[in-house]
Amino acid sequence: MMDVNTQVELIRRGVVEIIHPAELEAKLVRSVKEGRPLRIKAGFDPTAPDLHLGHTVLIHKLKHFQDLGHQVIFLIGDFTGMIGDPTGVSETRKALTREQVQENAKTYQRQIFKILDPEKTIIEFNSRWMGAMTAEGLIQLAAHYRVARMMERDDFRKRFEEQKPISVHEFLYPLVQGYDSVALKADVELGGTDQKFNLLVGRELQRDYGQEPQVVITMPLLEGTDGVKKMSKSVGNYIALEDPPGEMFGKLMSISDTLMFRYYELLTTEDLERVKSLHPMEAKQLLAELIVARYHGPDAGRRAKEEFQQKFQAQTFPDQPDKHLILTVAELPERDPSGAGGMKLVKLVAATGLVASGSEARRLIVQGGVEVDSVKEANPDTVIAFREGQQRRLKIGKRKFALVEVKPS
RNA sequence: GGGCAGGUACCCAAGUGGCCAAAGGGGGCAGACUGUAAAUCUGCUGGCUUAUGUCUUCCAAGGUUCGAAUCCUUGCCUGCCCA
Repeated sequence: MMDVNTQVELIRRGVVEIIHPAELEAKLVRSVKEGRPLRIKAGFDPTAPDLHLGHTVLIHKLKHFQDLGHQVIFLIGDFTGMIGDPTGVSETRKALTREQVQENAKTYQRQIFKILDPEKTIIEFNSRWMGAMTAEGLIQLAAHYRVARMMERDDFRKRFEEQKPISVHEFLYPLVQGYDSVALKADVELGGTDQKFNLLVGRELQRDYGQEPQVVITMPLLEGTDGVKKMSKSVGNYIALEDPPGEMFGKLMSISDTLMFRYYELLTTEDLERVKSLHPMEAKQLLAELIVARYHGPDAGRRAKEEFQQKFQAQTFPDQPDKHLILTVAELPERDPSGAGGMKLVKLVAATGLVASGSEARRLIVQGGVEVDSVKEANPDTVIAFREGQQRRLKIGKRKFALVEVKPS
């Protein structure tokens, strides 16, 4: 095990706050002396079935601890998931069913091992102890905390002042999360800055239950693709680890330049000065390739980049259209005496299923968002003619491509 | 248990008998501009055989009316105050 100073240096990288640094050092010193790894806990709510880049900020920090020889505990809050974390939300989250939570938890395990070493990671579920807790136990737990302290939290207070509902069970969330630290005898708990309150409850509960309080380490929250709100599944501004390579690449390319540097800072080990000296577009492509490569492999990274350049920069039709529509001659409503057939453009666009409705297809066309074989066509009622076996290429909106082919009946 | 205020499209929010498929903002989509971006400007943003046509929408179910998001009844949900 490395000496304490080296460990502290790695642990500090990128963190927002350590409560308290002196306690962390004391724990590390003891750990080295006794040859006993620290127990590092980070909890995840299985509300979102897939992890996104925002989660990886935390997971990478776990990885640091793992590399330093400490015991990493990846806690899946399957029980708390049924409550729904009230943190930062302006309204009550809907609780998940036991089945949904189990399902989501499974996909977590697959994804974290793209970063963490499966051999050295303990996966826990807090239903293991919370499921067994009696009503009496829960009431005892609840007795450890005061309502006034709960109301100190901004999100609760705001909702209270704005006359929005707060359900009693939402008060239980921080208590249960804190109790997890007691059950796991955690030495350190990691979380986003938004989790600070919950993490601190853990310290207080541990003290109440006669344990040494955990050290709390908060990590920055990664902004989502909109560049403003934190990345989250429910807001829809996320990039999931299991997004297909092309989609992942595309999402990364559409972030703002400012956000790009933020992502470099928190998600890569690249030298920031060097990145800033690059042309922003190249820097962004490099970032996108790096990240796709990490979760899908180097080949996928390269291919995603090539595909992207082909599709958007060279403006050529991609090898893999989003939709390959095959029609038969009989399906073409407009007939031609010569045997060829055709279909109104609106109908054709709607038939690809790449737009929500016929009206939407019409709107897109009128607004000039549709090209047929690279020619803009703004009249929705234009009949697109087909001969047997002919293929035509549709560009629908900015980034959807469909290949339409007509086969003999 | 009682009193009061609310529940409108993806979100916030206006509308209190016909001119309402429903103002405004956000978000989203498209066009221009670009670096495929961001910012900015413009347009669009319920469905359908695209018709100045029609169908389904304003918590739910009933009712009043020629006509209801708007009025009445009941129910469900939320907040506040009192007990």
